[in-house]
This record gives sequence, structure tokens and C-alpha cells, in this order.
Amino acid sequence: MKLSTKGRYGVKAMFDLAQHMGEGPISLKSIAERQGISEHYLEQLVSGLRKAGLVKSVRGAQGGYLLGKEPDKIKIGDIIRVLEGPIAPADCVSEEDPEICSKAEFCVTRTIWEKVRDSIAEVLDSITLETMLEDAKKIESDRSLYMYYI
Amino acid sequence: MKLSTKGRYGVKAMFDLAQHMGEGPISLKSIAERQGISEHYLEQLVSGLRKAGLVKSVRGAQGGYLLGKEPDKIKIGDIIRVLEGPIAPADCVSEEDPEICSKAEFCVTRTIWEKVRDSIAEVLDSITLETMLEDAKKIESDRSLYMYYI
DNA sequence: TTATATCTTATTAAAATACTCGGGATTTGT
DNA sequence: ACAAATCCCGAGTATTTTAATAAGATATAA
Repeated sequence: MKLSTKGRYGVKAMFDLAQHMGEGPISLKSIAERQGISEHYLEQLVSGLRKAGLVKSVRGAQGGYLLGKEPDKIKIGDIIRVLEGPIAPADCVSEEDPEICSKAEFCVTRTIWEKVRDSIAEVLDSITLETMLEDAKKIESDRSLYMYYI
Repeated sequence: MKLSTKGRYGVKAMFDLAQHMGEGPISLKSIAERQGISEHYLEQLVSGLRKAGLVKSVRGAQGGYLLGKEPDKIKIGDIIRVLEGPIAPADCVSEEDPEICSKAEFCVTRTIWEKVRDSIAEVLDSITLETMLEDAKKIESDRSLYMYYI
């Protein structure tokens, strides 16, 4: 029940791009540095995100990446699905072509994994990069308020 | 975001025990056969469940396993935690001694993994073996009703 | 005492994970 | 034209995890 670094790094990188919107293309190098991720490894992840249209690339010097859509159109679930595959606590309840099991009709454990799957999907699809930007703003203002009182 | 066979087999085995309550000790061999699991492998899993008090063992011939508590006292979350460890989509939000990260205070992605963790825990802790037995009964009666109409 | 079980530890094959490396293609600034 | 920056792509690899398998010790009912 753990996300791999793919999903976690991917969300971090996408959020980084969201935070630097309007500054032109952002290089992987700068993202990797800020987020503490291997640049080469990040390259592989971003390649998938680009093919899925979640980011756009600009090649050449001063090139980099931009969000492929508005932040409120990019759900965390979209990012996770690209990088980790369909949400599926068990293969028999995968969001995409679940593995058919002959006992599926009367399998009680299966209904549990369905509930887990749906609850994960609901959380991940309820949060967008926009939501995260708002959260970050709130945390920032809470912090400065706190500093003020010291 | 996938459960390993440990968690899945474990839940199946525990449910099997629940379904055979009152029949005395149930051997691993019979559980393994019914559920299509390697007996030796199941042995390892059940060993953990026993240490956690979720099952009781009876050694010797005609021995086997019994539920360690009433089915309504055994949550699926308990089984999963024993076999797969604390629920933790990321190490920094593990239910048990989360890995401290210096950026935790203002980390926005962290709050996402917290929400995912809580939503998974909520589902798994809302289902008990008793719930599953009721579900199974319902599925069975639905099936026979359906058969009746053919 | 024998057959049936649980218990325990060690080993292992295969897969997944998390990188690393090397080189090619494209664009910008000099 | 050229160098530097950057994306792009495929292959290789070390480590860890998964899912068993194996072998033998211990306990008990019949």
C-alpha cells in the first residue's frame, strides 16, 4: 500500500511547475535541485507526463517544461495514474481491464478491494494542482502570522 | 498502490476461518486448498497473525487454527497492518513512527498522502470479519433468488 | 508409536524499484 | 558557425521486495 518514488516525485515535480507558472520553461535541472531528486531519473518520469499531455516541453537552451493544462484541470489522480498505472489495490479490481477471476461473482474480499480503490481514487481526484497552490498559500500565511507573534 | 499477496491471502485466510467457526481447529492445509494458496507460504503469514493475537493455534494431529477474537472484533485493517505493516502511502506519513522530513512543516504533498492514508485506514477499519460474513450471506441469498427466476 | 499438525529458520528465483550512463537532437546566445 | 544548455531515448545495473520452497523440530490425538 505504498506509492513508489515515481508517483511521489511526479507530484512534487508537477507542483513545482505549478509554483513557477509564468516564468517561462522550467528546466528539469532546477526542479531536481529544488525537490532533491535525481535529474536523470526525473527525466524518465516527465517523459511519461509529456506523452499524457500533463506537461509541455520546450527544447534547446533556456528550454524546459510547462504545465500542459491549467492547474485546476490537473488532478493528482491523473499524475499518479500516468506514473504508477491504474489504481488497483488488487489486480481483480484494477480501474483498467481488471484481471477476471472465476470466483468474482461471489468473492467477498473483492468487494473490500473495490471500496479501497474507490476511496483512494476519490481522494486523489478531489485534489488538483490549484488546490495545492491554495494550500501552500494558506500554510505560508499561517507561518508568517505565527512569526509575527514571536 | 497495490497490496501484496500477504495482505490479500491473509484476509482470505481469516475470512475462511470465520466461515468455519464452530467446526473446531481448521488446518492450514484445508484453508490453502480452498483459497488456492501455497500452504508453506500461508504458514509464514499465519505465524504473524498468531503473534498479533488474531488467530489461536492448536498443535498436533487434528490441530489447526481458530479466530483469536469474535469476528466483529477483527477489522480488516488489523489484518493488513500485521501483514503489510503500518498504512503509509509514503514513509513520511506512516501510521507508525513516520520518517521525519525537515520540510514537513510546509510540505504540501505531505498533506495529500495524509488524506490518502486516512481514507484507506477508514475503509479498512470500517470492515470486520462479521461484516464480511453478512456480505457473503447477502450475496448467497441474492444468487439463490436469481436462480429461482431462471 | 504413528500420523497429523503447527512452528521455525534458511535459501532462492523472479520481479520491481530506483537509479545511472551514454549519446543524440534541438535551440539559444555569441 | 559554434558552444552551451536542454530535452529526448534506450540500455544497463545494483538493491530490495516478493512469493515462494525446503528441511527439520516440536507437539498431540488416536
